[in-house]
Amino acid sequence: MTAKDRSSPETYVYEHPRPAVTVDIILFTFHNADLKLLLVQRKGEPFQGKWALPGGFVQPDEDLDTAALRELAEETNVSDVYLEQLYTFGEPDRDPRTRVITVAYFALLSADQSAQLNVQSNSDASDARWWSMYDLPELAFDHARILQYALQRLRWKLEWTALGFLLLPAEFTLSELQKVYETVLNEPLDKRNFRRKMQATDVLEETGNIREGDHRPAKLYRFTAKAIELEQVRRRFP
Amino acid sequence: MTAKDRSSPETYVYEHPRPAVTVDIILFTFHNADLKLLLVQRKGEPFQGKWALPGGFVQPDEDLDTAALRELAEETNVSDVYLEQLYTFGEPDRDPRTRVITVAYFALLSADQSAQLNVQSNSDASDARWWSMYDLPELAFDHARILQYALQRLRWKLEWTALGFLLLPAEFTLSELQKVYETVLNEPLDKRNFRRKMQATDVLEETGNIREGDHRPAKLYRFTAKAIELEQVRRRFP
DNA sequence: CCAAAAGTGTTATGCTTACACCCATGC
DNA sequence: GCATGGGTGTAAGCATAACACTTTTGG
Repeated sequence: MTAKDRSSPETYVYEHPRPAVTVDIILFTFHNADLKLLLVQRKGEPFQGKWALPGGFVQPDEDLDTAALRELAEETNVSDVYLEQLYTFGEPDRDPRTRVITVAYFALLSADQSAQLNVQSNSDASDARWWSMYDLPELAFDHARILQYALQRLRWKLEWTALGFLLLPAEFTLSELQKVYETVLNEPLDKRNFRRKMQATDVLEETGNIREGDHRPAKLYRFTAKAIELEQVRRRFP
Repeated sequence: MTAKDRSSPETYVYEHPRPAVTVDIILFTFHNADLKLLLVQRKGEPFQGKWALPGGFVQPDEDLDTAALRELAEETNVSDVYLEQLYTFGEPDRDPRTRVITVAYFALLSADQSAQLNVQSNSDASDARWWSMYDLPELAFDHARILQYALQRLRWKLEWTALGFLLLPAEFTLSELQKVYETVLNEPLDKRNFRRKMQATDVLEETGNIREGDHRPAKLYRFTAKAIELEQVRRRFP
C-alpha cells in the first residue's frame, strides 16, 4: 500500500505520511538501598536541560527489542540486561517537533553491573546519571507518565514473579532482597513471612558463602536458573 | 532531529527512514457457545485470499487508541467496545513490502452487539467474518502469533479480572457466564465453585428477570458498575 | 556488654477444593 | 413422568497473616 522510495542519499520519500518511531528504555537498578533509574539530560530543544529516558530511533533493519538493546548499549555499555516491552505511547503531540510514536521498554540491571558503570561517577563529563525513583527531576515529553507505568509494572513483577533478584548482585542476603521488595513496593514487609514465602517458591539456593559485615554474618543466596521467566502467575481456576 | 517536509501533494519526505505504523485489532466475542474473533480476507498481495486481523494505518493526527477504534468502526460500525493495547510487533520483515510496525489491540464485544452486526450474515458480500478461535483459517503475516498472544491475554483477564461479562449480553445466566469461562480457558470448571467465586467478588447482581427456556428458568444477572476495570489483581504481600 | 542485624515457629483464620443430590420447568 | 439444565452445602486441607524473642557478630 504505502510505497517507499529512496530519492536521494539524504531523504526518504513515502506516499503516505509516516510517524517517527523510537524506543525509550526505563532502566532500573538498585543501589545504596534505593531504586534507581537512568536518565539523560537533553542538550537541545525541546525540553533543553530537562531529563529524559534514554532511547532513540528504530533503525530500518532492526527489531524493536534490538533497537532497545542497542540504545542501551550505546548509553551504558551494558548488554546483559533483562528487557521486556512495556507499552507504546503515541499521542500525536507528545513530541512538539513531529509525530513520534515510542515503544517503551522496561529493563532491569543487576547491582553488580550498575556499580561498574561509570555513568554515575563522571556525571559532569557525561549527560547520563542515575536518579532515585522517589526523587526525580523534571522530565521531558510524557516521560513522567511512562515512568509511572513502568513502576506499576515493576511492582507487579515483584509481586507475581521472582524477578526481584535481577536488581541485585549475583549473591545477596535475604535482608537485601527484602529491602529491594520494600523499596519497590514502598512499604515494610514482615521479615518471617517474607523469608518463608521466598524460600517456598524454591527459586533461591544458598551459595555456601556468607556476608561478613558490621554485625552477625548473613548467608548468601543466589537464584536458581528456573527463577527467571518463571512467570508463575497462579491460576485462579485450577 | 528528523525533519518532515511536504514536497508535493502526493509524497512525504523525511531526512531519516521511517517505518509505517499500523494498528491491528483482535476483536473477540462470544456467539453460539464459542469464542469468536473477527478476520478480514485479503484482496491483494501479499497473502491474497488469506485471512488477517482488521486494522490499518495510523493517521498523522490521531492517537493509537483512536486509530484502533476508527478501524474497528469502519469494519463493524460498533463503537462501544472494551479496548486495550496488547503489544507492538515490529520485526523488520513481518510485511514483505515495507517496514511496518503494528500496535496490536485487544477488544471485547458483547454478544448483544455482535449479534446485531451484519458481518456474519452477508459473508459473500463482505470480506469480513467471525471465526471460531478454535477453528481458524490460515492467517496472513505474523497474525497467528499476534492472536496467540491475544488469547493468552484474554485468559489472563478472565482469571484475574471480571471482564468475562464483556463478551456476553447485558443480562445473562450464571451458566452462560460459566460457559464463557470454560470456552476461553478451554477446560471444564466446577459449577458450585464457579458460582461461589463469582458471587463472592460481588461484581454481579440479579436483574430480577429470569430466562425462560427449554427447562427450568434461570436467574439473570448483570455486572455492577465496579466490575469493569476492577483490575483486582490481588496483592501477594498484603 | 551493648548495639545491630540475622535468624527462627506457632497459631488462628479464611480460602480453596472436591464432591452429589434435589428442583423447576417443558414436552 | 422424564429429560434437561438450574440450583445448592459441607468438610478437609492448605495457605496466609499476625506476632516476639534468641543468636551472632563487631566494636
